[in-house]
Amino acid sequence: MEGRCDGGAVDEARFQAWLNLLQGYSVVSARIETELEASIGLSLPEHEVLVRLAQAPERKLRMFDLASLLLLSKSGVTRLVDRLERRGLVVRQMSAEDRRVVLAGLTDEGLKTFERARPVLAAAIEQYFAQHLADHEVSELRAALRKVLEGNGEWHELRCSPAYEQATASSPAS
Amino acid sequence: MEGRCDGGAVDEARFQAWLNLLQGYSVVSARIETELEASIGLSLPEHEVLVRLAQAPERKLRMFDLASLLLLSKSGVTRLVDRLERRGLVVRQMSAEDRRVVLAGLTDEGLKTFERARPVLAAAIEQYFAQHLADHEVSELRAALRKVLEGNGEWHELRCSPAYEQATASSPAS
DNA sequence: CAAGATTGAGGATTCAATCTTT
DNA sequence: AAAGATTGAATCCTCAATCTTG
Repeated sequence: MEGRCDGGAVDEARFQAWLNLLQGYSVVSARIETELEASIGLSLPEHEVLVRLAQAPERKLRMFDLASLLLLSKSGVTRLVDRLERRGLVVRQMSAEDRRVVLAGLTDEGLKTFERARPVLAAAIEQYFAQHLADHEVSELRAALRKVLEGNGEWHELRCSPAYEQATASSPAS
Repeated sequence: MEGRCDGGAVDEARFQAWLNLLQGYSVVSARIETELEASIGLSLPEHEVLVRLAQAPERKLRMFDLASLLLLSKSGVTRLVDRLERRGLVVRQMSAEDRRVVLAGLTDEGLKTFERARPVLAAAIEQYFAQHLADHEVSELRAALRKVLEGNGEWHELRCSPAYEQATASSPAS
């Protein structure tokens, strides 16, 4: 039991990295959420629903897919969408093909809120997170976290290319 | 309205890094917590209490300090310590000098549990986190997260050597 | 029966108010 | 009055059970 701290320098470094991940997430997410809540009235999970829906093919996703993207339980998503629907940011639609499926769709109001949140979030990310890092550090951090996610089978590509803005038709501009 | 996604490649990279931090934390902490819960019966916050107390000078900390270390509200710590005390892993002690203060101390049972948790946690960290990273990536990740924490004024050195037993204090309490 | 979604019960956390000590 | 800690009310999340559809 001697050498309580260096049972292995490598192990120790990894443990520290893990603790930093824990704390880094806690601190940054708390600050950013406070900003977002104050300015737009959205919690972080609520906002992420808007993000995911805004990026989805028809701005719609099945509850099930939303749950796996958000890493939330199915019932958690049910209630999260309940709240957003009550506020008019999201609508539920039954699927025509499979009537077990419920689709959550972004409303125009929801899209507007998402657009309004974007600069606020960008500023908060800059202030509490990115500002403290050089560009290469941002890249390294991102790459490392991506590897971890891939290794855990939880990497979901977040595409930006509007390759699927197909006939969505509503044309609210950005 | 074209180029919705690259309002700036740099901004986009930072947003992605932020999303990866969000997801990376969620995935890794969920897996690790499941392991720890199954093997030892401790949640992540419960475990962190034991870690912090084990590293503290006399294996004691004020509730207040525990709260800031854990980034938890004061009431959150009160209830967290309640649970641990009920299980015999922690004891509350009144401070002799300042009777407003309550100290949370690690019991022998708590120390034993902490020791039992250590290898389990190390294995889980390896499996769900460190295994997917090269040593240099671990270092980079850790350094970047540390910078972020420092930038937010939330960096707490996690020391292993009990080198700071200075007369903690009867400094003026205002 | 399996898959998708919802509901009810219980746990954990937070804010605001309260209590005690300085 | 201020600091440290606790309590009560409210919120959010999860697990297990349930309901509906394939």
